[in-house]
Amino acid sequence: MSTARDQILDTMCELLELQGYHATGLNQIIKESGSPKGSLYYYFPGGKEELSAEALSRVGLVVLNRIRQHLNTIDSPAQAVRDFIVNIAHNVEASGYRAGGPITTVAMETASSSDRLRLECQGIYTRWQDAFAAKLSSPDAPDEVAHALAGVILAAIEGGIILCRTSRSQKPLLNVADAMAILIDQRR
Amino acid sequence: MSTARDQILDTMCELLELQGYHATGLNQIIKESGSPKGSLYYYFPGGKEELSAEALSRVGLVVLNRIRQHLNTIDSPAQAVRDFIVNIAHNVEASGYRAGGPITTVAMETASSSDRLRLECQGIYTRWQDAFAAKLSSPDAPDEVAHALAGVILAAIEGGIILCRTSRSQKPLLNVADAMAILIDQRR
DNA sequence: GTCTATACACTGATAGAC
DNA sequence: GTCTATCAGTGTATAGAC
Repeated sequence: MSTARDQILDTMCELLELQGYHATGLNQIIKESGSPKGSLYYYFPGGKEELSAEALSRVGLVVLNRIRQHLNTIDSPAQAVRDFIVNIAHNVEASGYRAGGPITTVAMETASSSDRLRLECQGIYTRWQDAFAAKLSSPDAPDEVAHALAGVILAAIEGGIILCRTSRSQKPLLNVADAMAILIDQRR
Repeated sequence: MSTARDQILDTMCELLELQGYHATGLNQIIKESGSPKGSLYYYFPGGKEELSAEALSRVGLVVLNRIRQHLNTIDSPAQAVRDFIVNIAHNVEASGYRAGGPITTVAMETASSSDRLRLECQGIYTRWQDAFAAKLSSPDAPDEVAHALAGVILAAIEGGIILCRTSRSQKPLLNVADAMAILIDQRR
């Protein structure tokens, strides 16, 4: 199994989260991954765009599993979501406010310049939203309400990450965590 | 007064919103603004970073005034915020989902690479948040609660813009609008 | 103040030896 | 499959004529 390919992908995932799409050069990728440029184009003939799409897909799945796993550890939907967001806040802080929101930057950068990457991000966001929605449906809250609420939670998290990284503080996400818990308990 | 300087700034504001920081080249700026490169470095000796900082500052003030103005036209805080967010959704749609969130992309791109631009974005976000908070304080809601809630609203808007542009739909922001109205009415 | 020409590093991408 | 050398183009920034 090609570990070279995996290393390139892992490096790309990291750099996209840290710097975004346009700030990440292929030379940096091959340097940090230790793989030569020849291998990069051997494994990803589509170049930077194809490599980015696969990297996004990979990190999207990792996060999806993290969401599902975390939400399953706590029974109460409100407390589960709250705890999950608090956890993100801690991770963002732990990275020195350099990481967090692995697809956020790329989503904005490519929303109107690359349909391939935009659709990749859209698919990931949809799956994340569905994962939240699954935790929020109940006899009192029909699927449509749960899905809409899940979208609001996702938006607040993404925006909260932006504010945390910009202000170098956990507060925005912590406030989001509390607010979302309130919102979940009010749903019907 | 120098309209050349203004044209460069206006063009930069637009391009930063559409494409972000790293995707916007100085050559494109001078081409679209009609000003030569000599003028650019005459007015902005600090180069791209200084030009971007001033552009962000300008667009930040424009939006700040828009927030204040809009919130003043409706008495009920919940309805005012709701209406404001619905308005953003319409504007994002009207741009073909190419614009919206004039500092969002740059904030993420430069959060860990340029302290100058990061601090510029931080200041803008703080002022926007304060503007929302001013509308939300009341005898029942102390300033601290209002300020925290304003931060959540700001985060949900920023994230909602990302989801709208990525999915090419107004729905995420419309759901955010409804949710924020509920949240405001529940505050204490 | 305005503009052109250009310096020099770096970009994504390719060719071809091994 | 792996690697190097290199392409053509673009990036930011500067020098200097006018």
